[in-house]
Amino acid sequence: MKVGTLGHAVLGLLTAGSLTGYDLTTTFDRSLGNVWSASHSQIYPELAKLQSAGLIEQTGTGPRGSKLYTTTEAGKSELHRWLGGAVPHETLRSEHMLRVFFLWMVEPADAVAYLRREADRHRDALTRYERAIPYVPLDGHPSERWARIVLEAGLRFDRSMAEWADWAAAEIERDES
Amino acid sequence: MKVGTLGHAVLGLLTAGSLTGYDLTTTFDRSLGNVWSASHSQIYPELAKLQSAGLIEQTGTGPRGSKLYTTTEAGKSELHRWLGGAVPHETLRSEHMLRVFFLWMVEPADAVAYLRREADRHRDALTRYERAIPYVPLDGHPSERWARIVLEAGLRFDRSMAEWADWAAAEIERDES
DNA sequence: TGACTCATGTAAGAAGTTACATGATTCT
DNA sequence: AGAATCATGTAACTTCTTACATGAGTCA
Repeated sequence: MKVGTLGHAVLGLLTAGSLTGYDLTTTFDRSLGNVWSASHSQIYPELAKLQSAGLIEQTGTGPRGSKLYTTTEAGKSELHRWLGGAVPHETLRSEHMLRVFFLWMVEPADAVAYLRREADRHRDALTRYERAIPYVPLDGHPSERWARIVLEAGLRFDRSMAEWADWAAAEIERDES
Repeated sequence: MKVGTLGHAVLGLLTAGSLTGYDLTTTFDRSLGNVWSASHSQIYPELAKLQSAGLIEQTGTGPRGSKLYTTTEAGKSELHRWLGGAVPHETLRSEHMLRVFFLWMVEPADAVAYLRREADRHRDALTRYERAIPYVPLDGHPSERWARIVLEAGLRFDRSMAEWADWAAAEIERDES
């Protein structure tokens, strides 16, 4: 059976502790959503698939008939195989950048306005990350430390993109004046 | 008819000049591939779809029966509608970051090795971008200037991710010693 | 009691990847 | 002549999004 990225994400989360499909959904919406997301309509079928492949098992029942799942030994071994495997090169895929590529077709003033909005958006994200930092200390549990390292990547990403958008807007404005 | 991101990418490229499906494929493989890519098996059906919707038209024939397409007025108007429209928030989606999120499960030495490889990979990408810069001057044609602005985003992205990976590796190593 | 959150599913369709398939031209 | 590149398509499958559908528990 072939396990995809979503499958590995689920295996990883269920290895740290038993969770329901609903718990997974909210995790993908919040913290983990910054790097990988999935909706409940993807998660429930994935849980069924992983269970029938013997990589996870139902280990209990929660509040209102909710089902708690945990990674099996086979699941952990699959997870570690993935964690140790080769990383295919990841190509950035951004609709925003695609639009920027075509911005020479619009009025320079509109292009600049677009870039300024982009900068603002990245600064907003930056603020959210900064507010989250106190809750994810670098010197806490290993899982927390790594969550913080991922958060730091998001933070640096948004900071550098905000700077880029400001630089680009200034570059276009300089040229128009 | 609903036009997706691929459709807008095609409309944009065909607005700058007539191209064949093959030309589009190579463009998505090279320059534009840094922000948006598509394989020929996606492109040919998309061309058929855009043509039957009247957004592009075949305006000539190339070397060996290849077909040259150009954006129609309706296509240009759809393109401009997209360029001026609202930008839905873009959530970063990275299998690498997902793996980092779970790196507390592997030996610290392996985790550090992973991060160092990541840093190298980003530095390689950085070198490629830097080599491309002379061919895309900031003071050239508008379309070139914007291509350079997009290139600059890629460059800053890879630079900041290389720095991040080095920082994270050092952070883990510091803690282990 | 009515709204909201918790909780789990299915269905239809769009988007993307990989593999299959074919033929013309150019270069060595 | 054979290999590489140019050139265009189709088929099968996986992944992801949006919408449909339902029911239990909680709180004002």
